[in-house]
Amino acid sequence: MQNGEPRYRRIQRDLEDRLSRGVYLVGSLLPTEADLGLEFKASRFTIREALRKLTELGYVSRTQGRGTEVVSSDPRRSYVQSIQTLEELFQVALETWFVVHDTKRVVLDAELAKSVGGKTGEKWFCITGVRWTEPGGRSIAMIESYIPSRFEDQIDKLEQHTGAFFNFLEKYCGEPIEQVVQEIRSLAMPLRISRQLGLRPDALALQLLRRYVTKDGVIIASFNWHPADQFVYKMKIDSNNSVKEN
Amino acid sequence: MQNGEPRYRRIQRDLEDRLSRGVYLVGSLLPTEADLGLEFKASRFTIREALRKLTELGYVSRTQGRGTEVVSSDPRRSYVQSIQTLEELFQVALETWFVVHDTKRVVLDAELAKSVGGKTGEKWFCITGVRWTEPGGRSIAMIESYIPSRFEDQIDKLEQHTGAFFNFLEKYCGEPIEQVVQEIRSLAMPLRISRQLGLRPDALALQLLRRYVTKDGVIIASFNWHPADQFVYKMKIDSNNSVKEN
DNA sequence: TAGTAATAAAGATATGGACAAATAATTTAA
DNA sequence: TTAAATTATTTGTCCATATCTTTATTACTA
Repeated sequence: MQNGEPRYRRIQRDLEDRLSRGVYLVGSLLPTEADLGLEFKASRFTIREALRKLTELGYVSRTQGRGTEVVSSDPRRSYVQSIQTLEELFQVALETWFVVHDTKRVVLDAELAKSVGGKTGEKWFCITGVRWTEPGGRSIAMIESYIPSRFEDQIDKLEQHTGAFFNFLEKYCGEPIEQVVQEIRSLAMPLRISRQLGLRPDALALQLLRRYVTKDGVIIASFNWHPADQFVYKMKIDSNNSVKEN
Repeated sequence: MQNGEPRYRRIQRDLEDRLSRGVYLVGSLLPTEADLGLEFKASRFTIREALRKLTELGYVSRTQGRGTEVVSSDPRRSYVQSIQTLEELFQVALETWFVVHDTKRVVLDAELAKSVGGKTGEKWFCITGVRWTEPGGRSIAMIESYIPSRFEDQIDKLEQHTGAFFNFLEKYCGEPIEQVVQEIRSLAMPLRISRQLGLRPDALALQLLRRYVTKDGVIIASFNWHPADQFVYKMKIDSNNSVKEN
């Protein structure tokens, strides 16, 4: 504090440096607060301030009783840096809007088939549009979504439809949202962002949140922000409607 | 901590309740940490935790030596909840993207003239498109922007142009950005969001950030997020390129 | 072997105190 | 009267310490 820079910030930047240099690898656990305190010769409180900042920035994820896990070595490239809890995750999903620009039939070529998880020659449906989240808007993307053609009749009605994407599914597909989403889920990523317009190459958008409810009240939410990084959450909802991660 | 709910969260919700009920009015200062500590019979640390959460949620803004100011009584309805500092403000502005959907000439009728600050019968130029901010994307809007027709030649080139809006101004208008923006500014809101598509009525988008530099290095930034709420910031930039509000 | 209970480890919450730094108000000096 | 210096207020940072809650592990039991 003598030179104007708080101690915790110095520690924070030291840790950021290590994270970007790969000293701490993604997926591994950081040293405990106590150990970091010994190393930096700072109190646990100060260490916590630094770790809190790293959490806010999206570098790490902290779990009581477990430790501090490295989530990203460069959170500025991640769209999910501010998504910390499942509540926020759902909030993002529920506030996702979709505006259709164009719809068309396509026959999958080899590359496309591989990309969307179908077979070459299959008839699919392609939706072009803009998707974003609001009011906390964390993501926007011009997207092409590919969907098996047997959904075409329903999805045709999506044209010019503005509103929550989930509401659409519930309204036009005529099935409980959970089942539809579950079925879509079994198709191995039928909705995939295959092209992005007007965004920088590193600006990967959020993918569809998929969720369903099992008999014992367990909700599984699958959430992608990059094809290589798929996260699956399990949780329960108790009587207070509060979510409990698992 | 006995019943599972931390003390600071209880205090946080108490304060949120007061804020939404109008006990603490927007613009006023909250009681000091010490006073709140006395009232809730909690340590300063606990109070600070509650206030920290309120800050994160966008209810209040804290300034060392001044106090805790009420920023919003319902930050969920605000687009600027996460914009706390001028650095963030500029960040938003500099990361604003604009995609043109259509351009056309218009002659102002009475209503439009009043809306954009021109005169009935004047020839203006209308741009329709999508504007958003990323990667921290806090806002998106389908907008109609009206600009005096003498800018038409330059703005014509904007069609299909994707990129930072400020970059466009600098690139195609052929004048230093500050002067252009200053001139535009003198036209009393030439760029105005007059229609929003696909957004809820309460989802007002960010307006253009306008700024210019005076001779003595003072930057003035004008920032709207609602026609009725215009905020003007004055600041200086010192040798360290750090911003100081005023 | 599988399930359960006890234990250890780690972060979460909380107290109380201290000093630093920034701001706002007051006083003093020109 | 104005400008500068001082003072009080308030938040920011930091420490040492303690208890609670969750998680992961180990030992125990059926």
